[in-house]
Amino acid sequence: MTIATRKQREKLEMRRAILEAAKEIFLEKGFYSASIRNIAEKIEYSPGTIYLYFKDKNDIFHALHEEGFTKLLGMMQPLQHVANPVERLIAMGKIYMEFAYNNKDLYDLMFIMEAPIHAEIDRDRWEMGDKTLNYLKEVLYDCQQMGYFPNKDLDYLSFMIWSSLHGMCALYCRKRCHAYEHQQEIELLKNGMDYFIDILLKKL
Amino acid sequence: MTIATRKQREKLEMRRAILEAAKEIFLEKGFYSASIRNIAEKIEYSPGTIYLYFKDKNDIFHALHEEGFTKLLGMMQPLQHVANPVERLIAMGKIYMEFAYNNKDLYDLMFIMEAPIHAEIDRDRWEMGDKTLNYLKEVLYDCQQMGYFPNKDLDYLSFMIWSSLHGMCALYCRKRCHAYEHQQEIELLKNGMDYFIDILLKKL
DNA sequence: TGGTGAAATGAACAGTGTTCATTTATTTTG
DNA sequence: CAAAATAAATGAACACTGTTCATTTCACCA
Repeated sequence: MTIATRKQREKLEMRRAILEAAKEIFLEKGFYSASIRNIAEKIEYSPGTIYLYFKDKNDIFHALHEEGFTKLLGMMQPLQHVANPVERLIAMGKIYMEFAYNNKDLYDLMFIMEAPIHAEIDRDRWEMGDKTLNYLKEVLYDCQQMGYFPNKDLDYLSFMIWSSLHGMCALYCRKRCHAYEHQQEIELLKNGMDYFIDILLKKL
Repeated sequence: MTIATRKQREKLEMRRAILEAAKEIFLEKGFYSASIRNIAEKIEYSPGTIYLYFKDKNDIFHALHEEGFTKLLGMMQPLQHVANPVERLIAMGKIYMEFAYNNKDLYDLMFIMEAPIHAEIDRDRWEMGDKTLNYLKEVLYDCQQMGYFPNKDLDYLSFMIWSSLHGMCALYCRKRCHAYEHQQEIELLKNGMDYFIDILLKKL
């Protein structure tokens, strides 16, 4: 084991440590309220050090963004064993919402936070997002082979379906469910989901 | 015209001036990047002055929040002349989306921005939001009288419908439509909407 | 005109992201 | 092993943030 490889490993470990600390603090205080100094303090290094491993605050954000997609994709792995495409679609939706509910802030970071999606620059980084979206489109394609969603364009259809789930998750994440004073958030999500599946699968 | 009334009027004018300046700056730089000093500079007063008219930055946010709802409700006024509840529902959805598309940042402020919805404290302020939501529920109730959406709870149903529209608008506002590289945003919104209406109104 | 109360000020406080000259630690070389 | 070279970490400094408050300014009334 050469010195170079150890150094390389240590550099990666440091990156990891920063990311772990950043995740905790982002998810605790939100992107804007979390400070580099907070993160530095958590890993017991000086603020300047962080800039040796990340270009800036947004760069840390992006790294976590990608981690989120990896996690979501991971949760969707078991779907490949669901033979029926319609069942697969429903299961996919439930996993998506479950992910949002259990990883509120990670979801926020991935799909809501304004921070830094500088369109052109980041196009290459969107691999994971693309993968997820393509997976949805594939499932929908399979559904169409079974007679569901006839004559629907896959782009528009997937957008509409994704949006509907996202809408519920986003209203939840950003506390707009409080508009329903007497309903519990989780019940809104559960039943909203069921209602949506309901109308989506009504055959002509 | 007494002095007291003039003073009162001037106080209101000042409030207005701050709100106008704040709106421009919020919508230009976003809530977090806009600074009190920016706003103060725009109206040519010192930063401290603003705190004589608003409790804090969030308080300004809230005032604008309410303005947004007033505007949206205003746009929905013509709906009362649409007799058929289903048509009214569809028209309502289109107005909602149009509002989001043409007032992106105001929409963002009303439905997405994290800023400061401190549940308990603001419950009284949600009048406008409540009004809008209740209007949706009323329309849905009328639809049910015509046989649509049988056996559906109005809370869950309205949440699901609102979410679906909001999802599209939110993905648009926060630039997640870029995931569809080859589709124009407006086409995604238009067709996403049409598809949703389509599945929503399929009769059993 | 002088006094009073309201309005506006701007310095001060504790925080922010980021940079960079300096210091410290480690590795390589002589 | 000591010295030179390289790499890593530091923390002070800069220009900014929201917010407070003692001080000043000023329009009003007696």
